[in-house]
Amino acid sequence: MTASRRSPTDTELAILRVLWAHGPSTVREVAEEMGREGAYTTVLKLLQIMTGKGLVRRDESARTHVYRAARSERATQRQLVRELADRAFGGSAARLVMQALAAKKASPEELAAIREMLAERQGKREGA
Amino acid sequence: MTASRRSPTDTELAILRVLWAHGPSTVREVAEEMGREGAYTTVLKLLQIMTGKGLVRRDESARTHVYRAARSERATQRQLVRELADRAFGGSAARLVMQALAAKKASPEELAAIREMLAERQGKREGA
DNA sequence: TTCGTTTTACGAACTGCTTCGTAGACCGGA
DNA sequence: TCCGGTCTACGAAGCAGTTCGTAAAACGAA
Repeated sequence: MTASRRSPTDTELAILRVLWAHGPSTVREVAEEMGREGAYTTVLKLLQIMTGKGLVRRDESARTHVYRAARSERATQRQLVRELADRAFGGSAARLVMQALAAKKASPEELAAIREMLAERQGKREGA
Repeated sequence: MTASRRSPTDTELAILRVLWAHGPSTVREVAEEMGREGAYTTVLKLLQIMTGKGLVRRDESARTHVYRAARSERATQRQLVRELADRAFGGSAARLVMQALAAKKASPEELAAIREMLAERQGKREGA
């Protein structure tokens, strides 16, 4: 059982976003990227706790530690979606999808991409 | 500004689900439906706090108060989706949709419904 | 009226997350 | 060597959400 138990909090997600976008980073880099340079020790503490939770890993070989996200953005997003589906959509990702489509506008390109993916998915089922 | 600031928590959502499914309910009914009859005062307290937050409204005309959800399930779901899109998908509902489709299986009927909705949506844009 | 039951109200403890201040180790330059 | 700057570690406070115990009011039956 290496999987994380609970989804990352808001703040944790903000840190993970930096790590995903920038790759392995020091505390200072993360703090700067978040625009919270004044809260250096707060970011440090957060990263320490996240290390304990297994959300990030750290390289301690140098004096200044380097952190990286333990799980991919994809995997984390999937977990979050699944959790939301369970919490508020009776576990149905399809219903979540419909609300998502209703909630925000998507560009034609994005809609096309979704259609394509959908077609592929449905093709698999029907082809079997 | 009567709008709620922050999305409902896990527990609050569990209570709201009962209210959405059952319509206006007493504390006892909510507690029973949640299978937490032993935690009667906990549910009561929760409902009181949720009243203060504007998540539910209560009818105090009778001795036994009756609670109902202040916002529709739809509206709440939309808010949750939007929030998740902002927190973890760079505000893109489309990207969220793709992860949702990847995360859980949907029935052929559901997929068909999504395709239909999508076609309608795209048709509007292209038809203009 | 009296008593047991139901209900609301509320305070207090507990938990988890976040923030901050401080201490101690380490490094490099003067 | 000494000192300012940088870094990690950690404790403690603060806050929000949750749980529970207890008190007080209202009700209804005997």
